[in-house]
Amino acid sequence: MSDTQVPPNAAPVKAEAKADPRSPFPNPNQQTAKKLAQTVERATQVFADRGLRFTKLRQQVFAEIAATHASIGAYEILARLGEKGTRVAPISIYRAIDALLDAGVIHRLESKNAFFACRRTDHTVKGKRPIFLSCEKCGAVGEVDGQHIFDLIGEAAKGAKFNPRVKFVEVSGFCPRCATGET
Amino acid sequence: MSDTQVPPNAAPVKAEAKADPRSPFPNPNQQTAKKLAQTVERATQVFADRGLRFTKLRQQVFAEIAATHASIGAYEILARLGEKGTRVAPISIYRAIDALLDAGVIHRLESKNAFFACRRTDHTVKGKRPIFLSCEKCGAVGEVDGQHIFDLIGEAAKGAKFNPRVKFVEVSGFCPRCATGET
DNA sequence: CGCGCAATCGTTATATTATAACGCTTGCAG
DNA sequence: CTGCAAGCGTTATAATATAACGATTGCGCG
Repeated sequence: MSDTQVPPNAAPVKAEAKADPRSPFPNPNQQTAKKLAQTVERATQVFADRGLRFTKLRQQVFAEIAATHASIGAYEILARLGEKGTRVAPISIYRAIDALLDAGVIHRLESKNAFFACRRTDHTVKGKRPIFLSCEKCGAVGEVDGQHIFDLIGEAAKGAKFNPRVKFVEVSGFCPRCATGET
Repeated sequence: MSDTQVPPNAAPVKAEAKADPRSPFPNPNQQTAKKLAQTVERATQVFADRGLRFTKLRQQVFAEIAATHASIGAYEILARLGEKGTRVAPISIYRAIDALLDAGVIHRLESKNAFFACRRTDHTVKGKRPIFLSCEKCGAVGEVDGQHIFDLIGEAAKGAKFNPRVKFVEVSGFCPRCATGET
């Protein structure tokens, strides 16, 4: 599921395929090194700002998650770190993940039991989350603002006299680059 | 902190606690036998209407799920059936669950890896689902209509050029009977 | 009826995801 | 420089889910 197959540009490539930096679906195969460094840097800031410890293990785990736009499971992180010589137990991965989730620099995709790096700077507020769009073909996860939708969900819940605490909205489908699901 | 004190169950209860039949949160401890029979009957109809086979095992699994308003895990179903003398392998439970999900008579709660009986008659359409409200205290799951919310989610996705296929909306919090989270 | 096919289920084994328990190490506030 | 909480290692196990393959069963159709 990880070998993201970029279709040979058979069709004349339009603007949409040019990895609009504002799109929630940038090309996963572009300038990984530099952008990754930036992303790690931002995470470092978040930890610093909140007086949390961005330990070596947490950095390593975060780097693996942020290295792809796709969601990634805990045991895949474990395996990739292993290949690089960092052999740890599953529990250590999960502990790092918990810290990263608390810090808000990664999110959990409930429908896949997997994790992905948060690439936005706003909505890091706890209890409020953006909508997640997960591609069934390439695995990429994008985030779009869903504040008004979450508000409506809150109202719907209260209409049932339900007191909401945590809400999530996830959409599974096909990202722009994987088009309509045709292969 | 407000001490919104929930009276012990012996206290004189008001209208809200009287299990309004229209509420998505009926009292889980009421007239289980009769209502359960009705629910099973409705499931039987769904299977019949769709030309699917409501086998003995599927009936048993469905009955266990429908026996509570809370969500229930596959292995808990396994255990409860076991206590009643029906010893099967996990895979059999999962196969029955898959059939029940396909028929739309149960739903899967992604955030808990658990299942619950659908008690509504509308929204059984595939690809469209109601909003799930899951109580953190008693485990009860209620469903409320979310058609307009799902529509908005679809629009938000399309705004990101994302082609949605399946949408998940789940809310975790406290049901009316468990009030504000105070114990 | 009974043949044949597809669906269901049994059986065994294993994969995948996640946490418990306990003790050692380390960073750092005082 | 010491005491404590956070972090992490280690071992073990729990909880959730699926693969593979053969036996059985329901049932449409000749």
